[in-house]
Parts: sequence; C-alpha cells; structure tokens
Amino acid sequence: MPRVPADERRADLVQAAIQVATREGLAATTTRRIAQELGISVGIVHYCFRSKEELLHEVIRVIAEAQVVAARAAIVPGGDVATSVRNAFLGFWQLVEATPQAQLLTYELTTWALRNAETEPLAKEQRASQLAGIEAILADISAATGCEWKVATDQLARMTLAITDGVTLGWLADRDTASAVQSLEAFADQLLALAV
Amino acid sequence: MPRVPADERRADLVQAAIQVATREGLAATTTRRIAQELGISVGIVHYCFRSKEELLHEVIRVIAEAQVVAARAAIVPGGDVATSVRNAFLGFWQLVEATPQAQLLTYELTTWALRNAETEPLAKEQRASQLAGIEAILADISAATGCEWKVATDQLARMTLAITDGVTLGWLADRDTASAVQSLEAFADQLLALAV
DNA sequence: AAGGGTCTTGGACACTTGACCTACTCCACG
DNA sequence: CGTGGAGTAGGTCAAGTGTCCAAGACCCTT
Repeated sequence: MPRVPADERRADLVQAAIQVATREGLAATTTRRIAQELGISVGIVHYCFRSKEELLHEVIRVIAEAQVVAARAAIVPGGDVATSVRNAFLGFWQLVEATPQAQLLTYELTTWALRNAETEPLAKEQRASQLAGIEAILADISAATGCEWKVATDQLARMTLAITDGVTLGWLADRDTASAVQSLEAFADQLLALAV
Repeated sequence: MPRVPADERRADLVQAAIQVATREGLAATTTRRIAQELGISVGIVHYCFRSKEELLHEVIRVIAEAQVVAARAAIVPGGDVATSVRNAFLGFWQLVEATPQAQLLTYELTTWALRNAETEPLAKEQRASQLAGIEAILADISAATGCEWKVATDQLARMTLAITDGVTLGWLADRDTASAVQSLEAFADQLLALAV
C-alpha cells in the first residue's frame, strides 16, 4: 500500500466513509469497512483519527459543505424572478434524484448526531450551513433580478429548507416523482408571491 | 415475573421497544435492552417474535397508527376555515413539542426501513398512513366549515406532510420554537388561500 | 550511510450483538 | 390427580464491534 501523508489519509478516509455510508447505510459503516474501501489496514483509522466518532464529525462537515456547493452549482440563473425561483427548486430536485442515497445519508447523520449531547452541536452546525446556503441563493436571485423579499430572508430560508427536506424525505419513501415535483412547483409559486 | 399470554407479551414488547427507542435511540434498542425494560429474560423476545426485525415491523405499524390518532386528537375544531387550519397546525405542533424524541424516532425508523429492500415497503406503508390521516383531517375541516379545496386533497396532504416533516426535522436540530411556529403559520396562511 | 520521524501492518483486546437452546416451572384441562 | 403445552430463566454461540499496540517499512534529512 502506498505511503501517504496523514493529512491526505484523513481526507481519503472521510471520502471512503462517505462512499460506504452512502452506498450501504450509516449502520454498516464500520472502521473495518472503511479501511477495506481504501484497501488499507484498520489500524490507520485510529492512527489518523482519535475515534470513529471524530471521523464522523468530519464526514458531517464535509457533506454539509459539499451539499451547499452542489445545490448552488445546480441552479441555472434564469431571467426573471419566476424562472429563477423555479430553476432553483428544480435544480435542487435534479440533485436529489441523481443522489437519493446521499440524501438519505444526511438524514441518517442528522438523527445520529441528535441522539447524544456531544454530537448535537454538529447537527445545529449542519443546519446552519444549509440555511446560510439557501440565504445566499435567495440573495443571488435578488441581486440578479432586482427583486426584493417581503419577508426576512432568514425566515424564507427556513421555510425553503423545510419544504425541500419534507418533500425529499417523502419522495425517498414513496418515490412518487410527479407528485414531488408538483409540490415543489406549488411551493415555488407561493414563494414567488413573497417577492416584490 | 408474572405469567402473561403470548399476545399480550407481544404488545408489551412492542411498547417496551418504543419506550427504549424513544428514550435512547434506535441504535441502542437491542433485544437485551428491550427485555430489561420489562424485567424479563431475553429469550422471551425470540419466543414471541421470529426475529428482532419482525418486532421492529410491529413497532413501525403501532407508531404510525398512534401518530395519526394523536394528531387528530390534538386538533380542536374551530369555527371558520382560518381558525380550523391554524388549530390543526398548532395542535400538531403541540404534539411535536411534547414528544420531540418520539418524532426523532419516526425519522430513525424511516431511514432504517429505507435502507434495505425487505423493509422498504414498511416505509411506504408508514407514509401512506400519515397521508391518509392528513387527508381525513382536511375532510374534517371541509365538512365542519363547508369549504372546498381548490387543489386535490391528496396533493394537499402531501404538501402538508412535507411542511410538518420539514419544520419538525429542522426544529429538532435548532430548537428554535419561535421560528418554527412562524413557519407553520405562514404555511397555514398559504394553505388557506387554497380553500374556497 | 546512518538516523529518526512518519506511516503501515496484522493481530489482539475486551466487549456487545442477535440468535438460539435446554432445562425448568407453572397452570388449565381432562 | 397428572399430564402436556405455554411460558421462563439463564446460558452459550459465532460473529462483529471500536480500540489499541508492538513491530516493521518507508523516506527524508543530515
């Protein structure tokens, strides 16, 4: 096995953990399974991280970051407010449909993090970064189309996140794409009513 | 230990599993822990259920049922459409605030069920019963106030469930009650715009 | 070339998990 | 009665878990 600096190994381990967890679920993501994914021995995991929990902390951070980046990248700036908002939702939806297991993983990580006091702050952090990402998108739209929002953007962001989370979670269960898109469009229309 | 008919034992075990899972999380809900909760030996679990998974199936069913009942019970019928819808959301919210860990458990069960093919139908079933419950509430409101819905009630139910799920999940992380209620009220207003 | 950090290995550790089994106790019924 | 099945206790089992360690391999510096 090639010799790799510890910092790089750490990043590799985080990526491997994400891949395993996405593919096989958080419960199946053991230290052995992660090491196996990289073809290295288990000892390295604890050479690079104090504990498995510390690794998972890093996983949450990396995912939260990547999620916001992916969401913003998926959004094609349209001309007017209406198409911008629509594109934002549909771009997000494209991401969900392309990576359903990754979405499921975020919910697994959230519930895991919420289950004990030490990791709870991570769940808050994850949510804060999601909200910040949505606020940024709202600001983008505002800047690009010259519109204003009737409601405070942080409240708007919270509502948007609730919608996307709720629709995604529901779709993961019933896989009814048509209804999910229909819901998103209806919510997009309602959001538009708050632009001026 | 008192002697109890098997059917009753089964029900006891399901309740014990729910209590443990609610309090300590699904991951901590082992057969030993469940048996300990009732003060009985582990063997009984496998005497009453073919496997732990079969027990969890039952847990999902019982919870899905109880959830809908609790949600409907929490709703105080008001006079006009506006107060009815508002009460429905606030009644639901009262339930969430009173039993946050129980809500968390439903998300844990959903993600767990979605992670393998055999249990996936359970997640669909759980969701279907939630949607049916919400549709029933919408019908109640319609009947009590004589209003009609501009949009198909199944679509309305999906949107409502998305909202409540999304807001709940977010609140579990940040515990920002004021913002959560504000979101629910905003959504309630938008729902009202669809009543005629 | 020698030395000394830096990485890697494979195995061992103490423990928990779900599953299963056998010997037993109890009680209703014939 | 007493007998048979329903219910119980407690233990065993193999497999799996996170964690840790001693030993060696590697590579950069001197």
